[in-house]
Amino acid sequence: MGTAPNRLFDSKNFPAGMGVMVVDDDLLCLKVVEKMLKACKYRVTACSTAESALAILRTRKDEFDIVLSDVHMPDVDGFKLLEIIQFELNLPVLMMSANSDSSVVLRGIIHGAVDYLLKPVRIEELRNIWQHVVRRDYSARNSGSEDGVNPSSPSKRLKTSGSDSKSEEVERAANEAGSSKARKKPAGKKGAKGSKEKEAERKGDAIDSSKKPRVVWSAELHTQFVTAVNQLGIDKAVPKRILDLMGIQGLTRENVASHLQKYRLYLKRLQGNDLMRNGSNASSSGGVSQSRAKEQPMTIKGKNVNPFLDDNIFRADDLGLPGDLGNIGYDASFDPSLLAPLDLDKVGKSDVLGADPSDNILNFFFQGD
DNA sequence: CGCCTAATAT
DNA sequence: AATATTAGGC
Repeated sequence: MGTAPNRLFDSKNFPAGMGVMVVDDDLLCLKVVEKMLKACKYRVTACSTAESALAILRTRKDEFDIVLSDVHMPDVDGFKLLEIIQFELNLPVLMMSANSDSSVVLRGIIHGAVDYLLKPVRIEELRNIWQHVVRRDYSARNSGSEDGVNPSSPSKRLKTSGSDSKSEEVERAANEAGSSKARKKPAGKKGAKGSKEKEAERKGDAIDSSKKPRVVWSAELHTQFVTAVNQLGIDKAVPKRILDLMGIQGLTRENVASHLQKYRLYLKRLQGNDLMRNGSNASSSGGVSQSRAKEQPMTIKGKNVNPFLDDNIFRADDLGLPGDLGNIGYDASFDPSLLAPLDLDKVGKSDVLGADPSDNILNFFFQGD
């Protein structure tokens, strides 16, 4: 913590000077993107291999705020790099690729990329990447834990119901007693007890009504969940192991199981969309039924669309992915205007702040319908 | 048993 | 709709 972990908000003209690492084995492409990024006033470091990028990042992590990486690269490819960065450094990673195969796009985002840009990347998209940094930093503050390097902070507590807390920090009655047994009526429930639970409630006083608060899967909690799942591999991800990896106190295996069930359902739904080409993740033979997938059109927020035609930018929330996997900037409670914008004379104000926040302000987790 | 998953309940 | 709880199956 000694070294300015978040130099982000110190800078008076923030987006300008933001540290960006670009990785692409295609030198031409690398150069082009680098130039565009510099035109956006970012502080850019370009690498042609994941290895070199990693070496630099590991050494000077504090100097970077975000990483842009191509997907297809020899040796260590973008996904691997993403994985390493995600677990080792805590930087947002944005993927780039000319491959519009949705399975690849989804894979990138599911694995934790904050966004996915299709090549050729346009400068308009790069002008907005700072939003990922802002959002991550902002939400990190609100949720306390984590200041970067330590992937395992012991101070994880389950925040149950009650507050979404924007900037609120009050509240928090002591919930959850250290050890609550008296629940669970599993085996041997033979004796038909009279069950006078109703009896106990009235004027007396707190009848120990342990209203176990429901777990609320905040974006942050969900992120930890996904991280754990990915770490284990989707095939080996089971409640117990996920729970262990998450290390959230108060969270139960049942909680995780429930969420996992929903998560799987959601993943299955995703696969129902575009052809699931790519043999990368052959589902295991063993466990879950792997029945067919219905052929349905790609649908975003209820409407059938072809995302490849509209715009070559993919947003996680447009794809109906879990919130924290990719909401772009524009947290309603955060006012970007507080930050000095780029050199607007050069880049154009509308491009910086006017990138229709309306369509990415939504925050949907598992959108069904 | 413990744990997993699908189904069902809240 | 999101979570919790139950019911069976290894």
